[in-house]
Amino acid sequence: MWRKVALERLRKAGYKITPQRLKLLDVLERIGRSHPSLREVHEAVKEEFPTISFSTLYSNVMVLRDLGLVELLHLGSETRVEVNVSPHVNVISGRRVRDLDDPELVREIERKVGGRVRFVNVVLEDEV
Amino acid sequence: MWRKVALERLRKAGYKITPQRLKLLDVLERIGRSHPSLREVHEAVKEEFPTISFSTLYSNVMVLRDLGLVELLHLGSETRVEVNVSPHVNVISGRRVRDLDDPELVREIERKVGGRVRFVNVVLEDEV
DNA sequence: GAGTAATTAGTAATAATTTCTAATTAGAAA
DNA sequence: TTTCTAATTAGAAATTATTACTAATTACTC
Ligand SMILES: [Mn+2]
Ligand SMILES: [Mn+2]
Ligand SMILES: [Zn+2]
Ligand SMILES: [Zn+2]
Repeated sequence: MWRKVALERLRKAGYKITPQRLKLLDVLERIGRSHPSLREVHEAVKEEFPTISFSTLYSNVMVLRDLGLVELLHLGSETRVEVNVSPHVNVISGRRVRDLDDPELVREIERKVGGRVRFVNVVLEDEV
Repeated sequence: MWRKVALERLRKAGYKITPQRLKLLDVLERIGRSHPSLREVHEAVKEEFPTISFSTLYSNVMVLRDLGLVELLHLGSETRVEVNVSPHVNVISGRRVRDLDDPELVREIERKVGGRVRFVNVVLEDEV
């Protein structure tokens, strides 16, 4: 679903559909929900398209961001790709990030903080 | 208050009380609540202690972190210092971060995500 | 006051991001 | 189908922030 929307939006915006871009969409459709780092995305794309450079991957992720198809999160020392662009809760424990889609919670937080929420990043204590 | 606790804990842990460390405590007592970046902390300390190196500042912030006196947040491309180490909500709009101390909200989130919360970083949409 | 381990500050190394550009190519036009 | 060209790619360089290293200095113990 995400991939289909992304492809359509790329076309509509006049971007060329290159093999590199198609693989990137495949990979994000598959592993995007894990909030992968840019380097993890690159590794995953390389498995199916071994010659793609980080440079190309990077610039294409920026294109997706400009089109509103992904957001970028900074976590630890790395940039993570967020494919779930609707306001939601990211539950972060160590390097793991999982989505909690809870519109009611988001609405309550918006009420309390007085602003439109983009993301709520809940950082958990490291497990003992 | 924070400064006093910090000084005491440094002493108890056997760290030497250097002028550089004292100025860092002063500065964090004063501007810590604004979640300053490491470079902002360095700039602020330099105003009162112009010869302090970033290196020294950095290593002293790491000492404070090891003692549980500060936490570090990654925001955009910079590392921010958090002096409020109790679980709370950081309301982030652009480069601004303000604290929302709302134990009830934190407890509700803990219940929903099933884990001990360290921080809740609420990222707001950029103002129009 | 002397001795010493911790600390400082300057520099180097690392790591991730971002920029740049010559060669290639997707897709429109002929 | 072939030609044309602006967009794209890939490699390398530049930038930026962090982290590591080390010789000289210093806070504290005795
Ligand atoms: Mn870090
Ligand atoms: Mn960034
Ligand atoms: Zn998410
Ligand atoms: Zn805070």
